[in-house]
Amino acid sequence: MPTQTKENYVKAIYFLSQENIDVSITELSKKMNVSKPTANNMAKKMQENGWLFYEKYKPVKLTIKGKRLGALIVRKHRLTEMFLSQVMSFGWEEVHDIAEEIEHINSNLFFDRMDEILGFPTLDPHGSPIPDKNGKVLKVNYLNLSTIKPGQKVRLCGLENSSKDLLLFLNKKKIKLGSVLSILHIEKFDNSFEILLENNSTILLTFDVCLSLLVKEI
Amino acid sequence: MPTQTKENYVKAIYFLSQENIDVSITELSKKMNVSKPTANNMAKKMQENGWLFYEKYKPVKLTIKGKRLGALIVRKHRLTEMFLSQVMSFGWEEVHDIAEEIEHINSNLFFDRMDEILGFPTLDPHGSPIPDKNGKVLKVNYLNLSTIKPGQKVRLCGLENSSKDLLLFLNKKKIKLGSVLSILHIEKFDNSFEILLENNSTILLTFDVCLSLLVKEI
DNA sequence: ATAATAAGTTAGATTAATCTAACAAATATA
DNA sequence: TATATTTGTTAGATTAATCTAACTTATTAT
Repeated sequence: MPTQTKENYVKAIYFLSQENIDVSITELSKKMNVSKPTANNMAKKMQENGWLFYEKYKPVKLTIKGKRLGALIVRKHRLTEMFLSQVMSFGWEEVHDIAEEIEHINSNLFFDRMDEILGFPTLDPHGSPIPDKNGKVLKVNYLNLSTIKPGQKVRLCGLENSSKDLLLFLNKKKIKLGSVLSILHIEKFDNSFEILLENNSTILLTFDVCLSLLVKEI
Repeated sequence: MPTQTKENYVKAIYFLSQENIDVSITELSKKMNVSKPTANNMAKKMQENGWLFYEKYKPVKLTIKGKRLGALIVRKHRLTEMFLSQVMSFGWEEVHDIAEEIEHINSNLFFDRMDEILGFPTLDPHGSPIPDKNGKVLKVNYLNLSTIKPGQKVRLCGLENSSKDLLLFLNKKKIKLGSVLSILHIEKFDNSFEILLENNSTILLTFDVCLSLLVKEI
C-alpha cells in the first residue's frame, strides 16, 4: 500500500500525463509544491516500489500498476465529489477540498456503496468522467466554447479546469452543468462572447472563461 | 493542527482516562501498539504542543485543550458511524474501521452536514453518546445486564465494548439496540443467563456476554 | 560552437514517528 | 529491609518526506 503522499505523486503524474506528453522532474515538483530534489528522490523511490519508470535526466512515466492506481484514486475522488454533491447537498465549488482527503480512505466497500447509492454515475459534478473499477476512463469529447461560432446553441457539459474561482463565477451567473447557452456575438476586439441564457438574460464571457467551458452543440 | 498520529494518541488517552484513573506510559504504549520509548517520546512532544501534562515517572493527563480535542475526534468518529449506518446502510459491525479513518478528515462542514442529515443524533449505532460541538458528552447511565435479577424485563441500550466478534454474535442471535430481553433464569453454576426474546425464542447468554450489554429496566 | 540558462542530481540536514538495547527508578515481594 | 520485578527513561538508529547549497548535465540562444 502506498502512503498518502505517494498516492498524491501518482495522481499528479497521472494528470500531467493526460496534458503534457512528458512529466519532467521540474513539472512534478511544481505540481506537488516541493523542491526539485524532493521530487527527484521521490521519483527514485517510487520506481523501486514499481509505480513508475525513472531514468536520470529523463521524464518519468507511470507503470501499468501506477496508471491503474492513479485512475483508481481519481475514481475515489470523483465518486466522493458526486456523493458530496448529490447526497450531502454540497455545492460544486465545495466538493474538491473534502474529496482530496477522502480519496485516500482505504475501504473499497465504502466507495462501492457510494457508487451504488449514486446509481453508478459516469460523470462527477464538474462533468469529468469517473474511471470504472478497473481504472478504465470513458472518453468524452466535448468542444471548447472558445471554438464555437456565433449563432450556435450549446449545452454546458464540462469544465477544462474546476478552480473554485471559476465555479463561484458560474454560480453568480447562474450557469451550471446542462445550461443552454446561445452565442449571440463574438467581439472582434477582445474575443469576448455575448451569450443568451435560458432565462433570456444576456451576459458577457471573456475569452479566458470560454476556454474553460466544455460544451456540446445542440 | 495535530497530525493524525497525535490525534490517535489523544483519543487513546481520552478513552483510557474514562476507564482507569491513571494513564501510565505502559498503558498508553499498549493501547497504541508502540514501544514504551515511543509512547514516552510522544508524551514529551505532546506536552510541548499543549495537549497533555507530562512529568517523569508520572501518569499523563490531558489538558483542557487535549480533552476537548479528544471529545471532538470521538464526535467525528461517532457521527461518521451513524452516517455509515443510517445513510449508507452499513451494519453496526462494519462502521468502526471506516470511521477510524474518516474521523481525521479536516472539514467541520463535512461533519456538520452529516449531523444535520442525521437530525442531530445523540447516540451512535452502538448506543454510545456523541459529544456535542463543544466536546460535552451526555452522561448516560445504563445498567450492566450482568447485574439484573431474574424475572426482570430490560431493553438493550448500549454496549460495554463494540468488538466485531460481539456485534457479529448479536447479529446471529437477532439482538439489536432496542431489543427487549426478559431474564428467565440465571444458572448458578456458570452465571449464564437464560433470556426470552421478543420473537418468543429462548437463548442462553454467557456471563461474559452479559458483561458487555448495557440495558434499561422496563 | 560556445556561453548562458534551465533542468536535474548529490550531499548533507531536519522533523515526525518509530525501533532496540541498555540503564535507572519505582513498586512489589519475600 | 533487601531483592526482584515492573515501569520508565536515555541513547542511538531507521524510514519517510522534506529542505538548502552546491554541483553537473542538457538545452537554448547568440
